[in-house]
Amino acid sequence: MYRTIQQSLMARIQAILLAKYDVTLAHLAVEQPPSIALGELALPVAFELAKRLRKAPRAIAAELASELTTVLPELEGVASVEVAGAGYLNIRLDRASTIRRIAADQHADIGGPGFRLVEHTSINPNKAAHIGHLRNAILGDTFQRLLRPDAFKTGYAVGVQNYIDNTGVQVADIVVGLVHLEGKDLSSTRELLTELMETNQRIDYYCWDLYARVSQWYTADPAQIAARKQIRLDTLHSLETGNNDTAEIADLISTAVLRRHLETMQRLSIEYDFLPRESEILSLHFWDAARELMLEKGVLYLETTGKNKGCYVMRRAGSAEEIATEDTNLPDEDAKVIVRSNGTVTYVGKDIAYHLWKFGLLPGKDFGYAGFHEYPDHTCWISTVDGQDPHPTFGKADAIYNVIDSRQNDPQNNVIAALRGMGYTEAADHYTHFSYEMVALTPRCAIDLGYVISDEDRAKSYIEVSGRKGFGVKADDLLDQLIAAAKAEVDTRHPEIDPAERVAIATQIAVGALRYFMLRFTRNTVIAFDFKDALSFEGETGPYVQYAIVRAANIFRKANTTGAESLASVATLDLSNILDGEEGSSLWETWLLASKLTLLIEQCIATAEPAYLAKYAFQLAQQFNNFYHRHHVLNETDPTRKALLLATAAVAQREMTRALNFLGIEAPPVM
RNA sequence: GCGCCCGUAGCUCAGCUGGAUAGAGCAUUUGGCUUCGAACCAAAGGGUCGGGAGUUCGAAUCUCUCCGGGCGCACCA
Repeated sequence: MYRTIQQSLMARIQAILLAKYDVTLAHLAVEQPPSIALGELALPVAFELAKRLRKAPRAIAAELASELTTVLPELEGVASVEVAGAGYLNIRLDRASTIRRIAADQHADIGGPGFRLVEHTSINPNKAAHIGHLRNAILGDTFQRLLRPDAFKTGYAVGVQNYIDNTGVQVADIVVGLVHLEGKDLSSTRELLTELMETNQRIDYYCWDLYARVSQWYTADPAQIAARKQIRLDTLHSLETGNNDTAEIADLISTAVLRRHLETMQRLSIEYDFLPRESEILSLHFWDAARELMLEKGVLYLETTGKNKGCYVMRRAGSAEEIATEDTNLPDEDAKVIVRSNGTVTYVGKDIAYHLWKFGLLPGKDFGYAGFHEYPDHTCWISTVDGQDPHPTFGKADAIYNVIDSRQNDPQNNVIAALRGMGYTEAADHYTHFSYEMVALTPRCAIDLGYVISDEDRAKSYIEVSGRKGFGVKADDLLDQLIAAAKAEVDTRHPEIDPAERVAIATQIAVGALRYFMLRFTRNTVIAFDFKDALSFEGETGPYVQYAIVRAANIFRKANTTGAESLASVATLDLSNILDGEEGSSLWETWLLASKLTLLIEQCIATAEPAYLAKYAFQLAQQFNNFYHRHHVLNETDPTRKALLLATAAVAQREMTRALNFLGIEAPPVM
């Protein structure tokens, strides 16, 4: 509702500016005054115009105020306009009528045409998911929730995919470990998998340790370094070629680990629509089509001299182009190698092919699709060579969001530059590298986990996690710890509840704490992970918001009503005078804040920053808790006041629940 | 050397495309449960927004520079 009023006001101001001063402002700033006593909206537009019109800000503001005042009846919800401070244009809303509109759940819609592809998680299927992967998946899943159609908004058509690098070096490393450290072959690998399953052990945990061991094994014996490096390369080559026992082992392991990843993520309500695998990008020869296209468009060329002689290279974005045009005889040494001199394609080359597919720009190429995993209300598909019909369409996206950590900035920019270079500016413009900083461990946390760390690391504020070293906190372990901590609280608070129900509640709280923790930091902040902060259920946390919702629910239960009923009663309530004064203002402030959800979601989408919504959910809960202490709803004797208090609790609860839902957090019935 | 990110209260972080007196949480101190549940609320202390210069009515926010820290810059993926 706040956004609706804001928009109609802005449109009106723009019209006045055009008619009266003949100016059009690209960005019209609107803010909220520092105190509700000054109004609900403030426009600093007079400052902006002061220089251009050679007039004092206050004089301009006064003119605008009188213009606006004459059209006041046409501005629904606006009560008055006045000049404040050095030249602010402050807007006061009609509290009663606005509250009625909010109670009736009038709000601006969000959405539009076009198919949007969100890629996230994309963990190498060779080890357990850790806290860094959690940040990725939670960011991606939350963003996807902000975009997709639901009961609150029209939304956008969205596909969620999780890219699986099942033929890369990391999987190859696990195969090397199985074959050369554990002496396994194809059939004993099968036996290992069934044995682990029968003894209820996690394959991804097994691989976590094996991956660390094999990484160390490569360089453990100086005399063997070259030989072992060769084993590694040969193994990788076998995976890429396919149709051999080595590749079969890799497929068994990577698929089993992938299934574990899906389980881990499902614990956090994270689901996928499609799992494109590198094996199909190779076997379906996506690169061949991309290569032809790139040569045709002139972004790929054969280098004939210099250090990259014999390679097919692509110019990087920026200065290299100008240098090259000045003296075409000199090789562009800064160019990115796409095809090696031995004829094999690099990672970036494959990625370009993959992204051409995402935008539907790869002629004659598509994956085969097969059902892989069933969620309660949809199927998750996986890429195959042949596939089955019918199947949904992925790819052909109008916009894509790649949730990939900031260390991949350069490769991501290479792909975007390739698209742009090929003339696909639409695609390049709608390619969002949803970049985020890593999750690291504080030295104290690392020590607590039993890792031996160097003096150098000990002095740092955080230490990067490393799968190669087996250094990190596994996602399932963290979640188990959170559930145990929440369970202990629920047990002492609600011994009367059925044990299974208590576990369910503890799980909701644990997921709330974890997802909120990963979302409360803005994307470009490195998270220095510490159990003390992550395991907290107090203060700026998910459970704080959940608790506020539970409190509101308790009020309705004891009042023998519901939130919906309380909100419906507002339509016939006499709200005159009751919203004035300090008491009324504080209630009004709760309504005003509760009316901003749409505005916040729009901001999150526009900036690809879910953290704003997390912050908002917390602020609303804070506002509600403050209200809860100031007003004892059930003891209120005046019926009109009581009805308004109930409705205020209801609107806060409705919007908190919605906000949490977008964050992927459920509200427990009790806690 | 080049590119990207960060530096705001003791600690962890917000501060949106420049706007009114720089805000939260944690920690510390104090007060509040015979009340709709205290996983809560209230109050207090705590800041030369890394340093400097510039742009202008106005800078934590934009520009430049310096200092400090992080991450990238392969014929690895």
